[in-house]
Amino acid sequence: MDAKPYIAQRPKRADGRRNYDAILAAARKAFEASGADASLEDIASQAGVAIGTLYRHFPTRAALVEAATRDGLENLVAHAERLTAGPDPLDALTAWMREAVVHFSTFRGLVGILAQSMYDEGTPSHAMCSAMHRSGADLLRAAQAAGRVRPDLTPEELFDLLSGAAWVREQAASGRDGSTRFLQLVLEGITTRDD
Amino acid sequence: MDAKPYIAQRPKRADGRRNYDAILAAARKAFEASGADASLEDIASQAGVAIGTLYRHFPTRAALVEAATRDGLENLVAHAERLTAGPDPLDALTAWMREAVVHFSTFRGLVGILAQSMYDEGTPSHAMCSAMHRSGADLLRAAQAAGRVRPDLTPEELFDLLSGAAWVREQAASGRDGSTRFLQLVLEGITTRDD
DNA sequence: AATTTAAGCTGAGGCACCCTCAGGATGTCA
DNA sequence: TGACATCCTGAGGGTGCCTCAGCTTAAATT
Repeated sequence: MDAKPYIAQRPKRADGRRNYDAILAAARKAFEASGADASLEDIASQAGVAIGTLYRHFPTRAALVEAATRDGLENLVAHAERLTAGPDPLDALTAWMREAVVHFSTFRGLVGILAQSMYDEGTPSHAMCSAMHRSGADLLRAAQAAGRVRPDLTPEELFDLLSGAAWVREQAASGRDGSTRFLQLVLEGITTRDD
Repeated sequence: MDAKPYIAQRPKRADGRRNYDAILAAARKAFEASGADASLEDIASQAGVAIGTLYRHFPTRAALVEAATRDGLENLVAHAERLTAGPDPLDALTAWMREAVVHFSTFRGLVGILAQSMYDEGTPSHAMCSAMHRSGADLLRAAQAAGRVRPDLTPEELFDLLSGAAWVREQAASGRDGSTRFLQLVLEGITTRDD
């Protein structure tokens, strides 16, 4: 019923903290290299730790992904707050979206996890996703209030567009990166037509 | 060097054909239910066949996916040709895109495979993807020639938008389907602004 | 410093899936 | 009715997931 998501926390004992950090570092490297489905046993051995230790700190793959991406996404939310203060709401929105796409495609498979977490509470990343949702919605509302973005666009739709762009970027990992242009097309598509 | 993609073909002996068909039917069902990463051993046993037999007919998962989706995509290409003859090139393009999104998201994981195959020869689905690329490019060119779609849009970009929409649809499998609206936004975004 | 104890660590082991291949079965053609 | 090419089988080795019983150790207590 309550389906509490497991959020990994830095353990109390010194050796525990050491291992926690080592695992996280190894995981970031492995995810970057092999995507979100990198071998957990590889990550453990890369961190110089037995597999059981990894599972002690991060009982599920999702928990590990969440921990590995938390910082980046926190920054994204923080940056949104800074942008809100800026002069041009459309510039703020587009800048934030560009940045979001980059973060969403940090490694292969991440967008899918985030998209899943967005509307599924009981997922480790849900909290962070909700925060991003709020940030994006605020920026969107501001741009709409300024009459710069079509008023019928909902935050959910904005995130679909964002995720789509991130997914395209993720696919194109090797070679051609269509995501910049993708986002440009989308942005030009949703801005109001008074140019 | 030549990296010939393996395209499964219906075998000569009667028992071979029987099994080939049974496997294909089981695969379609399994992919629909569990996505492109459904268990091949399950598919084999569902088809009443040993695992080695499955591998005989479809040496890789990609080959099986290709065979399982060939018909649908062939229809898509055929439909494009019929649409080309129609009166309104923009209607033709949008109708085709809508249909394409549906086919691309027949089951979870397919868009990714197709997006990969699009520019990677030596993949079983590459041939079919190229055919679709041509179809889409033709429809796009026609709509652009009629001045209905922004002239700087390339076929590659069109497919990125298409794939993005299909991916969103695939994600939303359970519950909310954002892809219709996604495609609408994209389409309104790329049409020329004379309304 | 010795004791206690809770936090942490280990890695074997069961399970699922992947893919191969040697040996056996059988459809087909003459 | 051979004879042969095609086809089928399923055990087996490899990888990865995840658990858990037993051991180790940091740190709090006396």
